[in-house]
Formats: sequence, structure tokens, C-alpha cells
Amino acid sequence: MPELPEVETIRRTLCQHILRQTIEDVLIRWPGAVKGWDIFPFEQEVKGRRILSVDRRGKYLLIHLEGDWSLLAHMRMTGRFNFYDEHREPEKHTHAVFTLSNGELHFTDTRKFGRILLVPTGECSNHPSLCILGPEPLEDDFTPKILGERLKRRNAALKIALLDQKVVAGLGNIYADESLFRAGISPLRAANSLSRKELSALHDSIRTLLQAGIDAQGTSFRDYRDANGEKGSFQKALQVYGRGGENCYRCGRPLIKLRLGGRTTVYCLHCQK
DNA sequence: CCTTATGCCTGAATGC
DNA sequence: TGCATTCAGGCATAAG
Repeated sequence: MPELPEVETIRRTLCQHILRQTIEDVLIRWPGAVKGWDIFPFEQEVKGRRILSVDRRGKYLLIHLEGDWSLLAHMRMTGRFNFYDEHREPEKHTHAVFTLSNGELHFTDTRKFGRILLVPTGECSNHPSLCILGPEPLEDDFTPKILGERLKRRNAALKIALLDQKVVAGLGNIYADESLFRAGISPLRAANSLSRKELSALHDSIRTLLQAGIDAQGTSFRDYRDANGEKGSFQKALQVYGRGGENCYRCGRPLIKLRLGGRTTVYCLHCQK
């Protein structure tokens, strides 16, 4: 499931191919993939525009087009962007095909949770989906103090709070569990109960792991691939995610698996307090 | 404001 | 073997 490091990797691999290319044709194969537009006006509005830049905000991809329109895309769990330099028949779950001057860009999503939005570029930062997002964890303005302020009003379990994009943008189930393990803090702790020292440790773990995830081109635990169809390698570095019942690499005791707010959570009772 | 529940989806894995 | 059930889970939305 694409979290911040995976979306960033998709962004980077897309940039290798689609910058300055013109979108010559658009085909929406499943209307549900486009939010807020009927498919005909969407296709007409996007067609003929050049791609100027590709940005990321949290788990959102922002594809800025000539003429002050931007495509916002969220991959949710199984969404993918694939670039092909020759014509390719769409797969079963390919919902959008963008024909570019130099190839094709396919948006494919088995589970159909992912969405593409078209908004005026000037309204991107004001768009409800983006403006509610918390700080970018890899930017300099994300500090332990900011993290503490974001968690201060929350009495819910820390893990739940970390998955809330209003607290920090870009964490999902994998990097949340990994960050908590690295920081040695239990996912069950009340979000507002962390000491200054613990906030620093958590802040450091979040940044270190997200950066390591990017450096490894993401985590391909199941479905994730970059825009070239390549897997990442960070799944090899995972300490707790997907390892419920197995032994902790640090202390050797079995890892606890439980459900927290509907999400599977894995942690070490001995190493995380 | 905060918190919790529900719906959206398909394919792989599991149970009988 | 085949059928039914469970699980994976990010986010919008509604209700408390």
C-alpha cells in the first residue's frame, strides 16, 4: 500500500518519463476512478495539455498541467501508475489511460479505492483533501515540538493518531508500526502521554524510516510497484509489520498482533513501553 | 472538536 | 474439489 516513500518513488519514476510531454488522449475505462467530474468533460479538459511538474503532498500525487489545471491522485491500497514507452493493452483493472507524446501512462487499481481528481492548480493547497493534512514529516518544519502539539489533544491510542493524516501526512500502517518499534514506544500508549524524550525518539524514527523507505524505493510487501513496474526493497528491512507471532529480532520474544481501530498492529511487548 | 462506525472493492488465503 | 468466509486497509462520510 503506497505510503509516503512509495508515493515519492512513484513521483520520481514518473518524472523520468512524463515531464514536458503532452497528453494527447485520455480514456477513462471506469468512471468511478475520477472524482467530481463526468468522464467526457474530464477527458476534454485534460486532453492536449502538457505536463509541467509532478509533486507530492502526503500520499497524494500532484500532476501539474499547462493551463493551470492539476491532477490529484491517491493510490489508496492497490493503485498504480505505469509508464510504457509503447502501446500496451490495458489490464483488467486499468481505469485510466493517458496517451502521451512519448508513450502511455496507465492508472490501474484492483481494489478500486484509488481516485483521480482534476482541480485548478491555484486551488490545490486549498483543496479539502490537501489542506487538512498535517506537516510533511521530511520537511525541516517538522520538529518533535510540532509532533507533540499535534498529539496533545488526542487521548486515543498513539498508533491510531499516527495514522490520522491530520497529525502527520504520509504515514500508513507499515511505517507507523515500524516507527513505533524503532522508537521503543507501545502503539497502545495514549497519544498525549509521551515525554519530551519519547517525542524526540518517535520524531527521529519517523524521519529515519521514511527516508530509508525512499532510499530503498519503497516497500513491496504485496502490490506496490513504481511507475516502471519495479519493486522496492524495504520489505527486507521490516522489523514488525507482517511478523505477528514471529520472534522479535531484538529480544527474541514473540511479537504481539492485535487490531487497533480496525487496523492490524504488530509490536513487541518487551521492547516497546 | 474528538471519537467511532460504515462503506467502498477484489483477490488471496483460510475453513469446512 | 468447491463453496463460503475472512482478511488486507486509507479515507470520506455520518452519527454520537
